[in-house]
Amino acid sequence: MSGSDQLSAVFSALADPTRRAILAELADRDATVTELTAPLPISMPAVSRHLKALERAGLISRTRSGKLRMSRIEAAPLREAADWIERYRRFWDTSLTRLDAHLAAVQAAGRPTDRTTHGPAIPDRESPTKAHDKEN
Amino acid sequence: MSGSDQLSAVFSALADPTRRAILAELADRDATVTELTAPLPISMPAVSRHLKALERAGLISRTRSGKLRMSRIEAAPLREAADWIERYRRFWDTSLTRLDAHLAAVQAAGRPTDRTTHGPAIPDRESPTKAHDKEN
DNA sequence: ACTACATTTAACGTGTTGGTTAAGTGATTG
DNA sequence: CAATCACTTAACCAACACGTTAAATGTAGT
Repeated sequence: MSGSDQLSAVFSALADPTRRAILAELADRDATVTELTAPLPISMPAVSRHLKALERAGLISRTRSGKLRMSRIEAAPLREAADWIERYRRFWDTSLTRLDAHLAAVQAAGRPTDRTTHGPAIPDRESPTKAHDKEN
Repeated sequence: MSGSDQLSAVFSALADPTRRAILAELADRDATVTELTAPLPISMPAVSRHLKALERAGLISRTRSGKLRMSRIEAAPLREAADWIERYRRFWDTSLTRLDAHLAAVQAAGRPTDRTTHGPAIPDRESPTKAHDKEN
């Protein structure tokens, strides 16, 4: 999971097809570890650790009811991930406002070596310097 | 990058803060490897390999002009990632249509052991069995 | 208390990731 | 054509991801 921040954890969680399958399952209904394991080609300990990764990313919550452990999908981090990607919408969405298209054109035309002539960037720059710090 | 499919490659690429920083940079303007390396706390070979990962995910394209190599952001895979996440919008967006809200409620209420009573799920299930196959 | 069930933790192997420095490649410049 | 510039590739390393099986944990039932 190279990055340790929230967004990195979320994208990292979504990067695994097994975890996406688990999320798809949980989109239908809450489920136990055993139920989630059934359709998958891997062992229960493996599923258990995928759930741990999803939980670490905040994508699921879990409650113990008796000897069962229910997993439930959680919304917030998905929205953050969607919001992040959304900032790049202008790169694929052809139905842009005229202003947005103009801004995109201006930004693309800027001289590479002179940043001062640019307006504020739309996607916020992250600080990888800090993001790379270990915080486990 | 545990998964080898397109979506896994994209999410995996987005999971690294350095790569997200690079994409943010390229959202402003196309740039050379040297330009991209400048603000980052890592060596140029490291950046070069991040670019390779981004290229593998289809998130950037690269052209050689003279001895310079320009990287350009590419839209398509970002849309696919956005589309995938979008299927879960009902979990965070409170401004749903009444029908969508009803469907969500019905799905959440379904008995865990009896799938046949459920309507079609909104998020498509992926096949992790196949997705885990190596195809390099 | 003993047994069974659901799940996690431990121990282990293997492949991948992300960084480094040093060497290689290819285009431009003197 | 030699030097320089802009990169990439190679070799290496430490950390982590993802799978396994076996053992430990915790709850429920008899």
